[in-house]
Amino acid sequence: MATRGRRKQAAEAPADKDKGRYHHGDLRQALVDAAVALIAEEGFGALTLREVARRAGVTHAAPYRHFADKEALLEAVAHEGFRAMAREMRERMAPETGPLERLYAAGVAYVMFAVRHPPHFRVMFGPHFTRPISAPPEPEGEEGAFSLLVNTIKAGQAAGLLRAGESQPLTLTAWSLVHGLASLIVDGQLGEALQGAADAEALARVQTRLLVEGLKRPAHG
Amino acid sequence: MATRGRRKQAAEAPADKDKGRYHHGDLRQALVDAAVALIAEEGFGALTLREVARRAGVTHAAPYRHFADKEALLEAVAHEGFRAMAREMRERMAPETGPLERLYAAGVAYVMFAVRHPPHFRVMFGPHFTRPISAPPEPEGEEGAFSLLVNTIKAGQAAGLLRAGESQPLTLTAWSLVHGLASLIVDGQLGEALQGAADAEALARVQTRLLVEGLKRPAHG
DNA sequence: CATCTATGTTGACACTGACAACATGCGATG
DNA sequence: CATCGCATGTTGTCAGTGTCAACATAGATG
Repeated sequence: MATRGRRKQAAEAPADKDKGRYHHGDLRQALVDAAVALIAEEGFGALTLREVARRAGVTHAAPYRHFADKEALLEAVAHEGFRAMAREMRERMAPETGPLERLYAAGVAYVMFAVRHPPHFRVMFGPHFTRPISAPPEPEGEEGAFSLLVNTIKAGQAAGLLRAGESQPLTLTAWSLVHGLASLIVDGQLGEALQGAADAEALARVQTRLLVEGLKRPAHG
Repeated sequence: MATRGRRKQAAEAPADKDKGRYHHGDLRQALVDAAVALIAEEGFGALTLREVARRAGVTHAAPYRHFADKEALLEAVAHEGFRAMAREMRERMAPETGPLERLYAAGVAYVMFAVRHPPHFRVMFGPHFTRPISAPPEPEGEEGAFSLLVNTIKAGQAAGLLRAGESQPLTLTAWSLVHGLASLIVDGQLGEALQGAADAEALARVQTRLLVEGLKRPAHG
């Protein structure tokens, strides 16, 4: 048989991070990346621990040194997704100052994250976990996605720009709207014509604007 | 070992339907029911063709006489779900006459279907299909869920009750809102405290009412 | 009654998740 | 620098799964 040449995976960044880099370079991250790529290319049905290991260039049992089981690997993918989504939301919101503009930016960012990272989004919110997923390890000082949304809406209410009262119903409305839109796009329910990120962003902008309008404090006649 | 008594499945309705009822009673439907029950009890990870066959009281290869593969069985579950969801929406909308009331009823029905039939909802919209899912076979004269929503919104616009203009954006807003809320509830993102159908219905009513308010035609000064 | 075909069974194969036992090399300790 | 321990990766194995082919049987059809 073909003597499968095991590539040394000579990563250029040896002392870049202080995480584990024993034999492989950083097998743990390599496995996460391989899983994401595999889902993107072949779908969830093709997500196999053994194929993930193959893509990372290790044998079929190596992943068990980094993840207790298949679900733990998916949990790592979800954590990566939650961190990345929060980061993209912060980046889109940063240039904006007004609460309404920040809310708008957050909504568009939520949808666009799902559009650009369907595997992450599906793992984060899909039916793939039997045990409840643990909270993602947030680096200190970095705000999570949900927290960003809640605080922005509260700021909008405090500034008298959004409907007064409990913030929870407004938060849920906003979350439901963007989450529903993202889900429908990612799961292909909106027709195959809509595949480009450009179309998706246009939809996200229209819908998020409608949302912000709807949550605005009604002007006094 | 135990001589597994194969129950005759003496169904009381022999000539009720003209579908297949050869050796078993109606193995095809029995398999669909078993799959739904299995997902509800053990989750998607436990959904196994062989376990489904076991629950139906047949051997492991029997399902292949009715479904080409595992995905075809899931497709049957999805079809059943789409038909049931449309039926429940029609039933909740039937007593209402005004377009706004009908829209409100449709939204609540959508969310409550998901809450009451999580396995169906997840199969319908989850990432479980590699090939595009075929349209469910609607009995003639029965309107599908999406069609119900579109027509109700158009009626509201025609009556001057909803914002004028293209109906598509409004439709997408409504669909996204209820779909997002349903997904968040079903996937347990709203906390474990929210499990009862009563809590879910309260949420669905509040959010759907907010939606209808937001889609209303703004009153002139 | 004879036969045909849809339905269900038996047996097999490649593949998977998971574990145990073993091998290896990095990095600390002397 | 030499040694050693432990984290990391490998080999081998097992039960369980999806799928197919060959076979068996029962209801309908003539």
